[in-house]
Amino acid sequence: MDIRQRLGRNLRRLRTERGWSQEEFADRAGIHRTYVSDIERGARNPTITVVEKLATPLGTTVSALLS
Amino acid sequence: MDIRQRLGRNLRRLRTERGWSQEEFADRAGIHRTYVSDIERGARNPTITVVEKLATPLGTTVSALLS
DNA sequence: CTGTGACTTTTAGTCCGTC
DNA sequence: AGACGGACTAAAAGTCACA
Repeated sequence: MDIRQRLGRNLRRLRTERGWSQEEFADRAGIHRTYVSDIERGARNPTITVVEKLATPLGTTVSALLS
Repeated sequence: MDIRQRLGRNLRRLRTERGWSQEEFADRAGIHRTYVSDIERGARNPTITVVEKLATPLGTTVSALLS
């Protein structure tokens, strides 16, 4: 499966597990809410620094998000 | 340590372990020679699809490169 | 063989909305 | 609550000449 889709699925799963909306999570991660939506749908190709920003508020690792 | 520097160090280590020059590796990865140089020095912030291109010829994973 | 500055094209990433 | 579009700015992708 495409790495962007793997990231999207992992992100959505971990975010919803925490009961956060996309907007609430975006604020915690310091990125824009529409960008979170795009990433979860596998429609974007983020940089490694963005993936790190996603991992931090989730308390997970970059590797876990991309696996 | 910065994720870009971790990627750079891991990439350089794995590449040299295989006895490849930057140029030879770049050809295998389908990436430009100077771009590989930049990544190894932590001077770039690549996207996840680029990291995937790096991992493939090394026979390793994106996670390993970013860890 | 590798580093680096300069460069153009492409896309990452933001912000405004509407459905 | 989230999908999605348009327009925009910042930065990545990708290449080259030369040290």
